[in-house]
Amino acid sequence: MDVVSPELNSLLPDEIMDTEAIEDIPHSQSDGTTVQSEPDEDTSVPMETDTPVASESGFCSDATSAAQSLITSTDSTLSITTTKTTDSVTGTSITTSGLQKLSAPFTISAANHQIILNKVASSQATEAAKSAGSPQVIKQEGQKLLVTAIGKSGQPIVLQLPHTGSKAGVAQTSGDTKSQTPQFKVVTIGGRSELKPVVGSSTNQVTTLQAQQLKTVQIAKKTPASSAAPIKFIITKTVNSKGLSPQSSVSPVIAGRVLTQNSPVMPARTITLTEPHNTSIQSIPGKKIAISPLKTPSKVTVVSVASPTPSAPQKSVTLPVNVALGQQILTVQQSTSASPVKVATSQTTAQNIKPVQSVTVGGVSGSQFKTIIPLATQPNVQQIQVPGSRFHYVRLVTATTASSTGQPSGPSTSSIPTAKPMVVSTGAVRMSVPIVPAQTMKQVAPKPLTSTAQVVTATQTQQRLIMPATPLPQIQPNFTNLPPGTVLAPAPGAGNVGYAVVPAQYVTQLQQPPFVTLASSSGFQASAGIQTQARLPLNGYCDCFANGEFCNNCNCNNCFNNLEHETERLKAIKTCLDRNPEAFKPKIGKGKEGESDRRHSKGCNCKRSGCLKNYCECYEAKIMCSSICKCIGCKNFEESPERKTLMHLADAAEVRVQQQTAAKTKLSSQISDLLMRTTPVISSGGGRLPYTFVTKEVLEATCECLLEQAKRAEQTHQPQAEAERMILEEFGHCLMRIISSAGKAKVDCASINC
DNA sequence: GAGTTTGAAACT
DNA sequence: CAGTTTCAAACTC
Repeated sequence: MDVVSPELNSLLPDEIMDTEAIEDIPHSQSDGTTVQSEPDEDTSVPMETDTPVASESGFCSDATSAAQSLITSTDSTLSITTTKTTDSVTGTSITTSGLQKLSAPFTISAANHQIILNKVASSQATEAAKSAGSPQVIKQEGQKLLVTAIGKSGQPIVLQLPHTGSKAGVAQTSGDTKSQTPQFKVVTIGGRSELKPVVGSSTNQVTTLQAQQLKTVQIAKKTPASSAAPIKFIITKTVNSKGLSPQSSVSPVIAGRVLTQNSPVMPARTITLTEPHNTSIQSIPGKKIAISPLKTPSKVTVVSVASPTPSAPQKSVTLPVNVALGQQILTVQQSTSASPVKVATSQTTAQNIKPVQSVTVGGVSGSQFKTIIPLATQPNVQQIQVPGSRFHYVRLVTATTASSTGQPSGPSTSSIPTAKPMVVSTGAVRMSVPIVPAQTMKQVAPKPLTSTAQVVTATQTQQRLIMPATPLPQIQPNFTNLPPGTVLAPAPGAGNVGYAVVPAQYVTQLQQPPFVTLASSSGFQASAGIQTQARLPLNGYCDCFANGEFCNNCNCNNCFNNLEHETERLKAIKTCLDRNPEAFKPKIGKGKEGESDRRHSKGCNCKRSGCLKNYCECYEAKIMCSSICKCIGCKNFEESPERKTLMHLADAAEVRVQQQTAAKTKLSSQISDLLMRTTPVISSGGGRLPYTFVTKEVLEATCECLLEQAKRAEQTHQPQAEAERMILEEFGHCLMRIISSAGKAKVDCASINC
């Protein structure tokens, strides 16, 4: 069975912005429940990367709603440890972030394509969230969320879920949506076009998923069929592991749904697979399960499976979940529903409390997709970096209430003491801010901060400015010492304030107001008062905007493409993406699969230029027109003589320019060298005088002196020889004066005046 | 630098 | 989907 795609990451950089459809996973379900696919009608929301979360009983049933769809879990206990693995081949660092002890519910905003791993402590807040759009309130109990990254091409991703240990005597049916059964939620982020959960036996055989207590949420990017390599997400579960447990008995009952969406910016698809009937299988302590790399036979991954908790033989069973990212294995220990689930790789077993989780997807160049989810107690900030996209986001999430259920943050968790409480609107406050070009974000790693701030540091050198996530004009803490890329989480109980550090390129726009008020959810809704987008200079005509950048030092008039009008800007972006989901994607991308050459994503439509002028986007990009171009009279093809001639001329011109540049450089170098060699060696003992001392004034003065001497000789009727002698003598005097002046480091014409 | 040409994007 | 409009960059003089 082809369960692993060798290409995993090739499609990520340019396309990770999209959270597109995942394949519907055919599951044979005993209860007859078929996997449902949500209509692909969700409104695309710009600059957002969803992190969908499924629940056992809820999912985005109203995926068509353009409004906010909030999925709120009130009882879920989530804990995923940030893990980081490194691809041994490419060195790509893939960080699998986890959710840390999320005693808090989480909220998914379908409209803004944000997952708010946040606390919604009160039902009112939930209701408020519901009222905000088309919410989904999910009661989750004992739910486990696994956020994993699909970031490496050619590497299989295997989630191996052993049987969960259910409570003795607890019979669960497929319709029991409030099952206490622990469940896995697998959140994948990446351009997976396929998701194939399979059930793996203890003998490492991978079979079709029959019955799992598994929930899979995948933020998959539906890549163009032409270029998207099939990526298969494999979720395996050890079933009927005779060697592990004689009690293995599988009750393949799956009650699940698959929420699919194809829009790049749609809310995430949710695959919910529940297994009401749980077996009491436990893993043998220390048992190692080898996960076949399948298509990567050279890679053999052995996963250490955690042993069940001895103290909880039945009700608290430690269940291993092994996630293999190629050679990377993510081992997940699942406890009972009442216990937090901690997901950790074998490499990072003691990172169960991280102030910030990081989800890294992609990794072609090691600097691709990173999502920072600070979740220690108040997961208010998500930093997302989208590979290939020029957008990177710091997602500022404000909890509706300061939940008392929040666990104390980890040792590395800190807050901003100066963050004052602020007026918090009902519902989550979200904000996405492009923070850094994709090329500059190299790595995101949790980093302790010496100050009071919780920090996620991206290895950036750009200057940044901190912005409050919510209107907070009165707060101006001193963040000058914060490192770049800092994301500050609000202090528990100190108000719902999140801070994001933005790159220097946006700082200039913030200099007028030190802190820019970022729209809250309510404010964002209210900001819809912008009548028409046409009134805004935020349109496709502006290259800055089209490039996903703020305007800076351009000639815009009445420009709204700045942080001061972030709300309008976001709305404009949303409008553009609604109109064209590809609006902010690079026009020049890879060609079809197998084609190495670049090509225009849409093709040009030139009519008069013959595609041989810079009017043509293909020609401008120095690529030839392709079959998708709709140009008329195209001459921008391989054998075109006009093109060859033009290229020849262009090359010749370029050569000339290079030659001229080289000549100028050489001349400049020579002049500089000459100046260096003629640098005066001024010393009391003499030395070579610089000719620079013989200025024009000096020469003129000297000449005047000589002429004056000549006049004297003439007036006194001196013989010519005597006249010459007098002149030479005067010249000698002049030279002496020049030398004297040079010795004093003075160039004073007056000193040699006669 | 002003005016013209051009084609992409928006708009209808 | 096609035609029109708007716009800014490219180009020409």
